[in-house]
Amino acid sequence: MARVIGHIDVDYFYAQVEEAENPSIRDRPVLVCVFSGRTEDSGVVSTANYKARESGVKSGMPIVLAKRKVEGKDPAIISMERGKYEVVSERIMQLVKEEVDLLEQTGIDEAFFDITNATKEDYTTARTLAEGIKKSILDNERLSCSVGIGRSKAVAKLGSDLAKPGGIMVITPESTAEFLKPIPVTKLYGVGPKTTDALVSLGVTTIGDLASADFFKLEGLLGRSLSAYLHAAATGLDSEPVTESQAPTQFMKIITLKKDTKDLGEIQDQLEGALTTLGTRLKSNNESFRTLTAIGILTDLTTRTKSKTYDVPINDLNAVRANVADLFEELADSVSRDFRRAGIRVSDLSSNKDQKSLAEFLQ
DNA sequence: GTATGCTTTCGGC
DNA sequence: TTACGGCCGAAAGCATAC
Repeated sequence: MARVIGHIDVDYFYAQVEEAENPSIRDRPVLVCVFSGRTEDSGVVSTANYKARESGVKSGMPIVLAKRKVEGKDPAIISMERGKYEVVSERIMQLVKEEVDLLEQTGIDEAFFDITNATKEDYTTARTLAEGIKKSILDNERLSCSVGIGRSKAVAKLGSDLAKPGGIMVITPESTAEFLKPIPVTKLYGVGPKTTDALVSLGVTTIGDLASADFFKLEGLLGRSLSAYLHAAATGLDSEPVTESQAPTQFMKIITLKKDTKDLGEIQDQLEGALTTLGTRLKSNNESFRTLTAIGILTDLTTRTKSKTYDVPINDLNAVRANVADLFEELADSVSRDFRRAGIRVSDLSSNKDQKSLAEFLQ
């Protein structure tokens, strides 16, 4: 059965939430920043509104540099409060959920949705529905967003991207091939740098090229499953279903160290809080992990990791403290530079529900 | 040979 | 002239299993 799929993305999310909360800053450059605490202005810009972007401010830019870009332009420099945006996000997702058959949240400010039944596969109805969702979010939260509608996830996502900011792009099945044709393959979900290189070696740079590429050459270079997916995506026929939002698959906590160091005792000390935060989060979510990772960001800002996977899920982070120390030791031994930041990740998460504790098991 | 699992790195926001 | 977070899932490389 043909499906109708949408993708929604809130415009410059964190900065827009700040604008909605304090409309008087709307006409000024707004910079939502993560201050690392190491020096007065060390840290980066997380999100900037369009007014700030016009001056050259970009996500991930050092705060000191961004401030220079908006000097004399009366900028609003705001410290990021993730919890606040999460609350707004939850309310938005709830609003969207009411209008669609199925919602799959893929980030704090974006989601896929299936509206096959809600629209009876009619794309005019789909546009009206998208307008309704946008209006609901605007009326309830004073936030604008962009929506793409198409026959597959890949098409819907490309649509919302091109609709930014604040637009709706409806790509009907009939217009899909024409829509996809000029878009660079790198924009396709599932195409990273290596895959791009491989495709370029076949003379494939646009999705149109991909759709008409020699399938056997594609398969020889990329393997069966990836080439099959890519070919389907390029013709707008990929059939990745929208699925109910899943629980996160990993938790991590990264901190900036007070100063660059390779001293293991120093790093462990400063990571105490991160360990506690992660342990608490695991407990309150009633989850266990199988993989533990030590993360180091070096002075040159490259990231290095060491990880360990257990045979059985672990629910108590404290129980593997010694392993955390071991992983950091391995990590430190494998690099020559100091660490600037350090973190811990737990992944391969599973719910403790329906799982017996060891004590119960032995009874 | 292809699928699967684990480890590490990358990229987007 | 330099400057520089935190978090997530995806991608990619490799080893082993089938």
